[in-house]
Amino acid sequence: MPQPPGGLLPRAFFEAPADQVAPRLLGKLLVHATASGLLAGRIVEVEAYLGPHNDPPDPAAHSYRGPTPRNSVLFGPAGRAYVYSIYGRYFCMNVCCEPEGQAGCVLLRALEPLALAGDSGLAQMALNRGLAQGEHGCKLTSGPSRLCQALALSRLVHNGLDLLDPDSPLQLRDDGYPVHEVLVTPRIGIKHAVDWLLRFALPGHDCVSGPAKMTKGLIGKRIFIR
DNA sequence: AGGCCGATCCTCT
DNA sequence: GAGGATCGGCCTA
Repeated sequence: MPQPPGGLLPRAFFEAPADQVAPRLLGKLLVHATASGLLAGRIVEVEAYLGPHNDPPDPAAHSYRGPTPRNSVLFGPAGRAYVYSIYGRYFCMNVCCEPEGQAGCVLLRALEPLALAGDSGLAQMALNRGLAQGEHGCKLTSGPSRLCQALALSRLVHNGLDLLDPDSPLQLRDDGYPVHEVLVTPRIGIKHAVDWLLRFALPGHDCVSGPAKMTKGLIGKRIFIR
């Protein structure tokens, strides 16, 4: 098995409000070590969901009404995966933020697929997505449930996994990819707090999901980080 | 490019 | 019992 590039991120990186962590997560790597090789992508689009301690609390967040069996991982330590099922057919993956007891998180909305294991990783992602071999483009991982499908992530196996543990099969890594400019817009697909600017993306990146007005910078603003 | 629709089932009220 | 942090197909333009 090839060694993934870069290093693990420190826990403190995630022990902060989700709207601070989210833009800093852009450009980082999500790597899933599976029996059939490394499935990986670079994060190009995320959304922040704020915990119920926030003032005002975030009515679109799963944690809005406090802990439940489904969202309990959100109230645990930072740097863990929160994976949930939606619409009976799909999964979405978040990264837990904030110190233990608080429940902010970052939804991963799109990755740029990466060939860490040579083309076999891309071929496996295409297989997982039910796409033809040779479909090695953004259709693999452009969308929160598409990326889970491509990387073979599911609630039963991956919810609660520590993304910062050297022995974890699912890791977040930093290979030094530089990100300075970030597109900030409202979040997609929610019915509450629709005007909160909590979606973050790499400006102009092909793999960013959503309608054109949300990807081209016609809505929202640009910020500079670091 | 944009809008509508159905699939499908888990979670919480 | 209702609704959901989605997706892909199909429609119109």
